[in-house]
Amino acid sequence: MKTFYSIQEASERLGIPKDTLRYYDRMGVVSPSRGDNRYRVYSAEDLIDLMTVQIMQAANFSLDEIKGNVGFRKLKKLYPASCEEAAAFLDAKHAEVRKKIDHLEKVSGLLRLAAETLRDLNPESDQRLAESVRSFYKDSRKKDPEIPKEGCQDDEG
Amino acid sequence: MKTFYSIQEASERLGIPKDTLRYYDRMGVVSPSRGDNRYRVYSAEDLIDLMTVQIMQAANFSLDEIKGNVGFRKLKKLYPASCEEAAAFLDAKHAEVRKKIDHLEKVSGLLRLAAETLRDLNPESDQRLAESVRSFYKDSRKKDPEIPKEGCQDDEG
DNA sequence: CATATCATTGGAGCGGACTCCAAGGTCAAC
DNA sequence: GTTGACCTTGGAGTCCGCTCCAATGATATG
Repeated sequence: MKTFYSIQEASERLGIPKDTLRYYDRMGVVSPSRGDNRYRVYSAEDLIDLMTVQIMQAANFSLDEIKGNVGFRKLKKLYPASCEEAAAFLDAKHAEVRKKIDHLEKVSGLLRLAAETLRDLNPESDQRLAESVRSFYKDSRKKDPEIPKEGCQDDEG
Repeated sequence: MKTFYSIQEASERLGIPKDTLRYYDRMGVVSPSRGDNRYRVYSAEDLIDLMTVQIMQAANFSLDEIKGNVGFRKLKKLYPASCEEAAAFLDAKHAEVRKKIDHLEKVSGLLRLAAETLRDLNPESDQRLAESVRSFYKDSRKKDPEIPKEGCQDDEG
C-alpha cells in the first residue's frame, strides 16, 4: 500500500485540480510535507484531510473555518484536551446544517407549490402560493415585513 | 394599505440594503417604475417579487436564473403558453433542492459522528468515522478514489 | 546532452453578489 | 434660499474560491 503521493497522484485520486491543492497549501488548509526537491509529498493522512475538506465544503464551511478544524484527528493525538472544544464546534456546525436542511425543506415545498400553481392556473392556488411565500418569508426573516396583500391576483391586470 | 414605496421603505420592509435593490434594478432582476423625479417607486408587486428573489436565492438560484423567472406571475398573465416551460424549470430546481437536502442529511450524520468520535476517543469510533468519510466521499464523487486505509489510527503516533 | 514532462513560485484574472464612493439632482422644513 | 436628508448615476473595490500564467527548476529517458 502506497503511503506517499505526488501532487499529480493526489489530484487524480481525489479529483481535485493541482492548482487547487497548491492553493490549499498556500492557504494553510492542507499543507503536505516537502521532498528534498521541494516537491509536495502528500501522505495518506493528507489525503484524508483533503477528503474532509471536501465534506466540510459540502457542508458549507468556509476554507477559513475548515483550516482551523480539518486536522482534528491530529489535534486529538496532540492535545486531547482541546477535543471538547473541537467537538463543540462540530455540534454548532451540525445545528447549522440542520437549520439549513429545514430551510431547504421549506424551499422544496414552495417550489412544488409554485410549479403546481403554474400548471393549473386558478386564482385560488395563486393565492395559496402568495400566502406560502409570505409565510416562508416572514418565517425566514423572523420579523414581519408587513407585506401588502393585494397584487397577487390577476383581477386588475 | 400603502401600495407604493420609496427605495428606503422597500429596503426597510424587506431588510435588503438599498444598494442591493439598486443592484437588482441594474441587473434587471427587479426593476421598479420611476416617479417624475426619476426616483424608484416600488409597488406591492415589486415587493413580492423581491421576496421571491430572496426565496430563490435561498434555494441557490443564481441572480441570472432568478432574473428570468421571478416574474412568473406576470408571465402567467401575459403568455400562459410559456407556463409549462417555467413549471419545468421549477421542477428541475425542485429536484436540485431535493438532492441538496439528501446531501446535507449525509453531512449532518457525518458531523454528528465526528463530534461523537472526538468526545469518546477510541480507535473503533475513529475507524468508524474514517469509514463514513470514505463512503460519503466515494458516494458524493461517484467514483472510488481508492483511499488508503491506514493513517486513521493512532497506533503509530 | 537534449527533450519532455513533471514540479516550483508569485502574481494576475475571474465570476458572482454585493458594497462603497463621489458628483450631482430633488425635496421638505425653516 | 440654505440646510440636510434623501435620491440619482457610473464606476471602482471587496471577498471567496479558485484558475491560469510565465518564469524557472528537477527528473526521467534516449
